[in-house]
Amino acid sequence: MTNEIVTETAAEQLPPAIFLMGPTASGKTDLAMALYDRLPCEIISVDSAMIYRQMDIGTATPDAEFLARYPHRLVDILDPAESYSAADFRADALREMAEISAAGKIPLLVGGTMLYYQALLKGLAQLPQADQAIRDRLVQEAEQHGWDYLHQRLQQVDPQAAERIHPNDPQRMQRALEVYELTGRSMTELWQEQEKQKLPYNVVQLCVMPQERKTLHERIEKRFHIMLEQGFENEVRQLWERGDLNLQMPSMRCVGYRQMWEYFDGVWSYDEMVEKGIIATRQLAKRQVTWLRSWDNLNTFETGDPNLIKNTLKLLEGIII
RNA sequence: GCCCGGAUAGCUCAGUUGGUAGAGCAGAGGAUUGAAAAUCCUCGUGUCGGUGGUUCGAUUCCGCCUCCGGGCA
Repeated sequence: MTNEIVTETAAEQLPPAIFLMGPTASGKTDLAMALYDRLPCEIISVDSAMIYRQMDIGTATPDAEFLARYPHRLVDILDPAESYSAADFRADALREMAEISAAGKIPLLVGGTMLYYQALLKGLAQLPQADQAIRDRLVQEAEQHGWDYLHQRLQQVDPQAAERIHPNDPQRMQRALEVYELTGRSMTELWQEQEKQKLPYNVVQLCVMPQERKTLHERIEKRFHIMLEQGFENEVRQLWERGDLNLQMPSMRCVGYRQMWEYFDGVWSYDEMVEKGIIATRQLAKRQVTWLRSWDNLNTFETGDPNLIKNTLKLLEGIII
């Protein structure tokens, strides 16, 4: 109760943290480097694809030499057969942030996975972990009776979720039903019990992106071709040849990997794969921009602005340095 | 040179037994609570290649022209 009243003075005592967001190919890494060189900070990656090992070229994970100079936490921490979640990220990131702060440095979070930032800033409800067996069974049921049938069941156990979740959205339907099966309570009910989990940091949120969508599109296309030149095809081929990975896994659904995989499967010609890969990246960027447009407390800078570093530092000086 | 197909949304194409047209993809906007680089929702007017003719009316039928395929010489 008293916490509410002293929030503003408390903010001054909270340790600083920097979030650096932006759509894919907007130049986040360049700015992160510049900040790392000039501030006592440590980098934490906020990226649902860079967490995977052996997925470096296609995820634009910086190379070993670069990472040695600019260490990134939460990069290359999982095998592509494994899966991760926003809740995992929240726990991992909070742990890393605490460690960095304890060492007297500033956590610098860099990446484009907006749900992860949201999980950090707003917290998550007390929900059960994913249960693959239940998910598999739900998919089976859907194959037998159709997703409409499952949507009707959701209507019964959690009418509000059924209202919110479109019958064509199998992923969310699956999750809502899974939560109910595991807890006997509706997701909506569990959400309502969610306590405010304020992030104990004085956060400055930065965003880099171009005003013009066209600029982003050009950068994306160019970067995809560079990835191909760097051996992206071979990187995916090695994963494809492992034999234990498939397109149902979150890792192999990543932009570019999915299309390359389908090319190996004979779904696309090489040229089609290139086109589809670029398109998928553009669509990803668009969804990221949608998040960012309605994001609160964002300090947005233009991609490629020659004064980007200067202006960013100036802003940070006023707030946390 | 001749014959046969095509020419319709940014792309691939459907369609109109003559009353000015609609799918997929792309693109745009939005949602987003343990898969999020995921998953999903909404949004379709374009000289129907050009030009003449027939017709109350032509994108549709007919002639000619242009371009692109394929075939025959």
